[in-house]
Amino acid sequence: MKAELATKYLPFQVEEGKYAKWVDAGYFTAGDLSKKPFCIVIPPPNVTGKLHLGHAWDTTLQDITARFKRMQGYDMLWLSGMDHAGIATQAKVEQRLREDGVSRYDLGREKFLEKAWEWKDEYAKIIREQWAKMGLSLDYTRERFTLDEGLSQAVKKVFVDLYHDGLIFQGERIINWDPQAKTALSNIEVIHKEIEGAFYTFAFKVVGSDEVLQVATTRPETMFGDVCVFVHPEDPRFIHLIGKTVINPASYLEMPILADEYIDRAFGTGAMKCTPAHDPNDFTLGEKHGLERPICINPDGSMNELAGEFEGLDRFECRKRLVERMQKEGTVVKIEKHVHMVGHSERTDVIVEPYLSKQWFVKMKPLAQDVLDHQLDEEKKIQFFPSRFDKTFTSWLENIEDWCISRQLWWGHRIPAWFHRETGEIYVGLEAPKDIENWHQDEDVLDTWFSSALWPFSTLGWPEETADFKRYYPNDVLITGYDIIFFWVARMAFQARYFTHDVPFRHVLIHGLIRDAQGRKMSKSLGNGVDPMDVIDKYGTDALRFFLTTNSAPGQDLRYIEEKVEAAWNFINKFWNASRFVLMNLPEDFDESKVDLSNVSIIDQWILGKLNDVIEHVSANMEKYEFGLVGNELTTFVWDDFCSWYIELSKPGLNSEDANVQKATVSTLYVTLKAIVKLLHPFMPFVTEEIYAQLSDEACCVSAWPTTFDVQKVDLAQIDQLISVISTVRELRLSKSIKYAVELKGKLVVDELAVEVSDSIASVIKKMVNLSIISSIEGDSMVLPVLGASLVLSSEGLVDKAAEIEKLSGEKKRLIGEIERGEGMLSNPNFVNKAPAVKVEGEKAKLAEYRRQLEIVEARLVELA
RNA sequence: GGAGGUUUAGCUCAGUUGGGAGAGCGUCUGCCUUACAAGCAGAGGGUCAGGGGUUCAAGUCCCUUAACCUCCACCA
Repeated sequence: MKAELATKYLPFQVEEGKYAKWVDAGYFTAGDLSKKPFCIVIPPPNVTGKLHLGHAWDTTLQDITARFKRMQGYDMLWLSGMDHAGIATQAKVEQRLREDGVSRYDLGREKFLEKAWEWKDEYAKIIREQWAKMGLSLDYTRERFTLDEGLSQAVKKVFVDLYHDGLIFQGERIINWDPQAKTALSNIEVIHKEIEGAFYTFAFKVVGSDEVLQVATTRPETMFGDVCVFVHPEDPRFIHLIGKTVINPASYLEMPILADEYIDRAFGTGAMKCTPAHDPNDFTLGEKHGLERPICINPDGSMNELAGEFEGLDRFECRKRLVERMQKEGTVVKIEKHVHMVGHSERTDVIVEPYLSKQWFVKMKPLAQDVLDHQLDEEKKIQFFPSRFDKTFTSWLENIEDWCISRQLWWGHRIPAWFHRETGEIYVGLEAPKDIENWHQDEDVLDTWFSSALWPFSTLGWPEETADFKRYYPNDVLITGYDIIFFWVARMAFQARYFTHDVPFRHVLIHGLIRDAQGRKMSKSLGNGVDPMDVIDKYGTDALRFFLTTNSAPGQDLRYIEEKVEAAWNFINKFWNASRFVLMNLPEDFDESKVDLSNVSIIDQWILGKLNDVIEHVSANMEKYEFGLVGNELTTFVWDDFCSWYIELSKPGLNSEDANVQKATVSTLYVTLKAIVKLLHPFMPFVTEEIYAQLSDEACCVSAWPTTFDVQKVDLAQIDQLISVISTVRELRLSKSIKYAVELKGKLVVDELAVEVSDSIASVIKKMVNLSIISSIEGDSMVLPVLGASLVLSSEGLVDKAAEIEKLSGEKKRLIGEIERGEGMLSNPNFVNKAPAVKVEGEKAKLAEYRRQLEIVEARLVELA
């Protein structure tokens, strides 16, 4: 059953063919009704391009959870899927068309959508290949796409219901307009960046007077849309001007001076121009005062006819030329540098124009409030890991504004609203009106996040009461980055509450952002992105996965540092070779049925006891998504306890002539390795599957998660002592003082051992430090303290007494320090009375041990003096 | 203007209910020991950002200061 393993861990060899086998065997297909369900839906990647390291991280965290739960015996559904990513994908498709010299308008809506679907198919294929490379245990039989038939039905139903419930409405408001994509955006699709602009102060001539009213603005081009100037009603500087008119120095139009308490007298000149169609505050003021709302900018960002001579110019070119003209005309008072926050489109990065436009909105307050109310229930609320993100989530919902959901795009869910050609009547419904020739459907599509918001339930068949929906909803955990808590998590929460009267998921595990080695965000413009596929080519999937998931704490950002991926490879190589050692020492026909732990030695019990602790800790930390802690514990256990100690300590047992001893040792090696393989499996599925094949006939990915072994709890003092002896000797061999004594004589006496030195331990010591234990030493000898005992060594041929004195003096100093510390604590009545008894007893025992060791050291120093 | 995060060894970061500071990489020393030289055995290296408080006991809890980072916010 055993095959020869290469002496080195070679990822490609190991990964080859495994994924297809898993998928073909149906291991990732959910539906075993005899088990308890556990469900994760993948945050659907955009079909805009390939997956990056951030995706690799995000999906590996999910895969770890999925594989862990599957091994725990759950009917694990990790649902796969992708997002049509409206504006982002449309931009990509348009760019590709542009390269061929075609615009979307040349093609027309239908043809364009064909191209977009082609694009989608192309990238979906790439994404699936990348998922396969990553080893993700996704259920492809249930894969969904946000624009597929079923999800489109769900989207329609949600829109129609919200409309009829008065929670979706059409309104004319100032929205964020992207002049490049020529579409409206929601508030959170606008990124505010600090820009060094200018604060222009202009002179507005007061009609019928010599007076001039100074008015400041950061956007002079909007003056063509000005309708008045506002001052504060009680501002003594301007009170006499209220009711008069001024000449707009841009348009030369006469406009009134009005008063409103909204005006901040201390800001700027105290007088504010009002452009209701191009500024949200001005819009509000305009509504209050019943003002006109002239629009002076075209949808593409150029100026319209209101700008007169500047018509057709880009808004910023107009700004420049207008100011130049006014400078000539002497109406510019001053231009100051001004650093302020300017909104940019998340997708196109162009400066967003606040723009008066008729759009569809979701009325957010009531929807958000329901989520907030529900979050007050500690039992039923959505639990965030780490919990601090709960605050991010709720504070956004508390300050929420209406959500602009219509987009002037083609790629997306078309809004199920029709307008009557003659009456203008609005019809909103799942189906088109019957007399369709009299109606035309709204041209716009919905914000891509509108469909994503339904993802946890729409993918399971909702609004139908499907078996999957009933079984797997709510989802158990959502795993995603903190950057989309607003975009996605919050919106899933309120749609789920409203339509399913439940939470969409019970837990949310939040991770951070991946950064480059310098801590910068990975971005296309910086060119510092790392392709996960390149990393896999170099180090293998398992190393990448282990690096990604064990090198940070939950919610923290992660720097990509190649050396750490290498370190992960090193660890896997170590594990690989430990496995080789075990496999090389297993009898030909050994399997689970031959395991016999009835005669285990104290050394075997020691590792099994440690393993039990590890199984307990790891299982508990996996439930808490503390994968970093799990990684640390497994690394230490595998590398230090298992490889460095147990494997070495097991060698005498393996070579023992006593068949029972040998069998116990082999059994211990087998069960320990098997447990390690399983514990590591969620992190490194490929290499563990490879090794597991040598240990068992079943597949590791569907094997049972390890439980603790029923081993006798023994006093492990002897092993601790053994480790202390070996460590002490190892250290001495390298020290100048007694190097010769040890190496030349090769003799060692251990006395005062708490437990009898067994033959096996004696042989271990012989093996590991090449020293024999004998009952006594003839000739000169020296004594050193070890844990709970003294180490007596031959000192014949000692070459450097001064060095030994120096060494022991250092030791003496350390021990005295420890004793003082212990005495200090134990003489403090507060400590003795208030600290737990276990703690106090522990301190007493340590103090006694230090005192004992100090005696030995002092005695030797006297001898040397 | 709000909110959150970070500050621990030369570098990158852990540190799960408060009970003697850890890992990886790097550095230094000695080893090709028959699982592994991408390894093994050792060593050195930190007043846990500063200050104050609670406690028998603080990297850990509270307050405060500083630096850096991120998110949110309509000041013309």
